[in-house]
Amino acid sequence: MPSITVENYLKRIFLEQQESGGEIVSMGRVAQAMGVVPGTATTMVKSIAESGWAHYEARKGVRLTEKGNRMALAILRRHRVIEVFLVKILGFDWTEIHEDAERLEHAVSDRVLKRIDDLCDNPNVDPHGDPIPSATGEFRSRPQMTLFECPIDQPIRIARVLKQEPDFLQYAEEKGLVPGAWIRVIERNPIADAVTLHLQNRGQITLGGKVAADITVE
Amino acid sequence: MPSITVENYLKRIFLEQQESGGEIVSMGRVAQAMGVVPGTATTMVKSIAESGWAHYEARKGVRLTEKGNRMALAILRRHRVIEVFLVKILGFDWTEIHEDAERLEHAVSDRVLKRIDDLCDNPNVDPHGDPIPSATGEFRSRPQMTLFECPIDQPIRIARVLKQEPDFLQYAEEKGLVPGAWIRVIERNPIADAVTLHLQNRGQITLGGKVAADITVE
DNA sequence: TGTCTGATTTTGGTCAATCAAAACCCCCGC
DNA sequence: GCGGGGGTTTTGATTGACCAAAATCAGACA
Repeated sequence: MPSITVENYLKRIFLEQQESGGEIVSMGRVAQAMGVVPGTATTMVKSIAESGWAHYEARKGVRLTEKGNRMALAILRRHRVIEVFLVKILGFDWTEIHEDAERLEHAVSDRVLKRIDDLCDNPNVDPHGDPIPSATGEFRSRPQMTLFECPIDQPIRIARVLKQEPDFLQYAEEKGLVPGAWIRVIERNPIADAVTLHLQNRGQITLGGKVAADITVE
Repeated sequence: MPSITVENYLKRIFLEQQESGGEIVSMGRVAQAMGVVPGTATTMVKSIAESGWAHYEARKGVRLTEKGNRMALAILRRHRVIEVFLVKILGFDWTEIHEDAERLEHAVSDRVLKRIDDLCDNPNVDPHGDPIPSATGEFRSRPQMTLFECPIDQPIRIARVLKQEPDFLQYAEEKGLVPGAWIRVIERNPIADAVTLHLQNRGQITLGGKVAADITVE
């Protein structure tokens, strides 16, 4: 029922909401996430609210309704199942699938998704390590920390790589910085805005704060 | 990069052109095929022509350019490869895949199509028996025969009705003897100058030679 | 408490795709 | 050769998605 554009707004708003622990999401943030000018975000969100997908509070922000949440989860599910399909069945590298999943998620019907899901053995995480909402809309996200918050000098496992830029993912892949990999944070230097970590038999690397904040571990 | 809408126009125009043996396609026909009002077809076709996909002659019709042809073939290829995928890999019935293919064809990138094509063993016909254009744009439209020359007792599809007499067309329409309809030739009797055919759940009829020679099938 | 600044909303405009209905043109039959 | 009629084009309007820039508001800070 929602247009492709609205689907993207719903997904984005949902993810931003998650990111900020359920807080109301500002228009600036929506605009940023959608890559549009703030005025556009305002008008779109207002119309989305009018269709019952979200609550909109002027000069505060937006928060999905129950209905909007369900819809967003369905879209997220499509996206992530497709990502698994692209990697597991079509043999793509997990670093290069985002774009395609982004387009396909708006074109697969429920029946097709069901078959693809079965074909992939009903996965519950995508190739980035992100959890896949169930068909009935359940969505558990285990407590995760960024590389900034996690304990130092302890073996921990990479849960998710939030960054989507292909060249960063490429780099991450090269370094073995992938979901599931075991690492150890050696040093964290807030002044230098740097986090140094040790990767299993791959030596160690130092990341800037911007990147470190986009990698979560569990 | 054509929009989804333009892609559909290109595909439709291409198919209509095929159907009528390369003739110029009237606006009425485009409108009909696209399910829009004639005025819409006119404006869209004009803009398509302006982008170099087609030649448009006012009050005559439209014909694809070389570039438009290539584009149309690429779209047709996507559509048909996806149809094979839906049947062969996902296990759908060939009668229920059109809708989904119609939506997916605008969302698969070249790289994804390539992998899907390989996964399906590079088919060259789709589940309806329609030929799939090659990746390089070659397209062997299936040879057409009259009802006099075609194989007997095999499902074949009506390609063109050459006869133009209104009362015959009326009759043909009534009987479901229209382009695209699936039939089976039951018997051919040269002495009696008659061809008997079976129409999908419309029973069977017998035509004289003069008429039979003016209907082509593939 | 008043002001300033940055985020947000409004306003006015564009582009793509569509429809309804009026205007138009061309060919066919008389 | 003239007039109709049917297909085609135009015109005017709408809807969705967007931008630029002006207007507005709210919270911070003095």
